[in-house]
Amino acid sequence: MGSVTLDDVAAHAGVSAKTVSRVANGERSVREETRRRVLRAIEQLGYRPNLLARGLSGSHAYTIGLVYDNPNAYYIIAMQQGALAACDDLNFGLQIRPCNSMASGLAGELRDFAQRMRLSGLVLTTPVSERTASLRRLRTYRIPFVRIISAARDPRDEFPCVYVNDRDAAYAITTHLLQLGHVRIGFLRGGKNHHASAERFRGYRNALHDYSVPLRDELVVEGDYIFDDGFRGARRLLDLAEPPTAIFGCNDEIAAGALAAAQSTGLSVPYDVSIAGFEDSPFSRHSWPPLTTARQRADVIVERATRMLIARIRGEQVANQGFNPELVVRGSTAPPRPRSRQRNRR
Amino acid sequence: MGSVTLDDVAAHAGVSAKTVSRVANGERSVREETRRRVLRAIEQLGYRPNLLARGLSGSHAYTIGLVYDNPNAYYIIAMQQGALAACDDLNFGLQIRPCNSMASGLAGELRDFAQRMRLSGLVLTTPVSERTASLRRLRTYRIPFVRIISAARDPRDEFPCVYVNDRDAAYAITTHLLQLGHVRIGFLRGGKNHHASAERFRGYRNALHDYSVPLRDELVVEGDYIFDDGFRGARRLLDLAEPPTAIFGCNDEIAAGALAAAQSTGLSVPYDVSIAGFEDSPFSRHSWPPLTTARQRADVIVERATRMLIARIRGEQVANQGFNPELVVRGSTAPPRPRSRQRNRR
DNA sequence: TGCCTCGGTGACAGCGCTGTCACATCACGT
DNA sequence: ACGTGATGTGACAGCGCTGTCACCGAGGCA
Repeated sequence: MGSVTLDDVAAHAGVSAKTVSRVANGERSVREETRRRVLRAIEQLGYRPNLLARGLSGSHAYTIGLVYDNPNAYYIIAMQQGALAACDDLNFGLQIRPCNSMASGLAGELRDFAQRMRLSGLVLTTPVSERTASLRRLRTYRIPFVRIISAARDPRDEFPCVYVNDRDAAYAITTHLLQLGHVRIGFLRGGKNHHASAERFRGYRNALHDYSVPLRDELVVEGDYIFDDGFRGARRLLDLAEPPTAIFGCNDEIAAGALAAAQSTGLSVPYDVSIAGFEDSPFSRHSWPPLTTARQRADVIVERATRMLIARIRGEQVANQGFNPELVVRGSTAPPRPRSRQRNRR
Repeated sequence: MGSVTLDDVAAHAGVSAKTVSRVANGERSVREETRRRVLRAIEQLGYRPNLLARGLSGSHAYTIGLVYDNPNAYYIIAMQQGALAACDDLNFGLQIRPCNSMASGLAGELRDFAQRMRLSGLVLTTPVSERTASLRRLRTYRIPFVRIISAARDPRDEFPCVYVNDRDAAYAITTHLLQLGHVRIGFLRGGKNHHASAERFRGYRNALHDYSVPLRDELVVEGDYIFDDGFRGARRLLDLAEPPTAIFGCNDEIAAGALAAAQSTGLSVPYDVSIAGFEDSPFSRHSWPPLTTARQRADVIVERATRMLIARIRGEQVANQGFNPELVVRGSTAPPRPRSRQRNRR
């Protein structure tokens, strides 16, 4: 195999394998001089611990699992980056796991995933993190996890979590549109299973209410977190007898769909209609005009969750932490065009 | 731990642990009746093999590594999906590994990655797959790998590979533009370290040559595979005294940047300028107008490479396989506007 | 001086599998 | 009747680590 083992290092340094193990794992109960000798031997031989052996032998594998169920590539990559950053830093491995959050055997599937690799714990992202019944089961299997959820404040509930305040961020976006003078504001909802989607809608509704603007059912369209639903939903809104002057898409992909829909109808954004998204994904930065949105750092959020998880695995107590997405105003929103000057569609 | 082991199953079925192992691994040297008895026991106890133990004990871990160095999220996700599909199907695990392909210690880093987990092999994607010196080193470590590269035909070289014919696909796109009547065709190059970028340029050049259109240096702009370089590069082209009537971006993200640049200048696509990309990523489908591009199924390509790798690990002989991206004509390309009617910029 | 504590170290037994080899059994041909 | 080879099965020794416990010597205290 050619690969160097603990025993090789032990022989080279003139100590026992166990002592090398102690040094490799940074335990402090080793005399300074011994430690140096071992470190030199490790260096000279180019020793790398075999992670399988460590995992098999120890109580856990120093590896965590990242679980997601999401169609959004940017989101996934950002989450993976965040998890990797934390894992690399803390010397843990990472296993990724796409799954179907609506599957009935979810808890069992996650248990298998964790037990087969002796995973140290799981980071559960939305919407998997919202299947509380499954999570309760998971906990009985004694598998540590941290979940990322959408909540306006610390839920202080039974599960440790990182929470993202989608509601207030959606409130901020809606307020931004109201202050520009928009009154008819369309809302394109995202994934029904996503609690975040409901929270964003709540923010939209609250803002309308606080500005005494009636909520009109015809301006709210259901859909999924995908471009095509944004396109179709926006077309439907723009075809109304009295179309909205602004459209708020539940995420950037939906908003990009709405943008394309407006442009395909010959409308100019933001002059004829304003469009806002949510996420600050490349979709919003790389469209023309770039989209007003709410910046949500999925990488930072997941990194935080990963660090929390590892801290818990190490037996430390950690408090839940919240994140507030931040309003980012770009070129896709502007005051509504005065009614009289509204230009005809091509 | 609560998790069921081989011995538990063996006791329950009244056979030896080794026999259970044989059944679990689908070896055929087990009597049909014994197999059934063992399978029933596995079922009843809910046995799942521990992958760490299997990997530690066996000659390899039935897990492959996917190595990439790419800024393009869609591309990465597509590749991961392809690799996962093959791994799930063939009962292998998957480890992902972003890395810096230009790092000097690349071979050593990959060896560590593989040896620490006893990985069965690696799938190397561009541009990591192009660092042939490192690959030669990797081979001396006896780590199996399959690489994905850009080549117009089977290289039949020292390393097994899946090859993608970028050159002919770029030729097809350029020809498409030429046949529409374009003569001044801008080309936005991508990543200098990417062989694919050079191949695409070659296809562009060959097409111009075959149509007796001179290659003009001022119409070729260097850049990276990112939106911003597409934007800047296109701005530069459009600001020329004699701007191109069509722009070919080396991938969809670059093309999306070019599209935004055109729109930001007040030009209408495709009426004032045609734009084409490469990849068929969501960027091309979800812009307005949608981009003419070359469909390249990264998921299918990586799945194929993964299957090849696993076949080789199993000792089978496998031939290299090639893929031809396919021209997809969408709304972003059209005949050039007659010179006289060219409309002024806003 | 004797007793106890404690930091530092090593011996040893697994973790849950697979590779290897030996052995039992059976059908077949002589 | 016997050997021969194919077939099915089990015993056993690891894979390379870590958890546990035992041990040794130095220092503190009575």
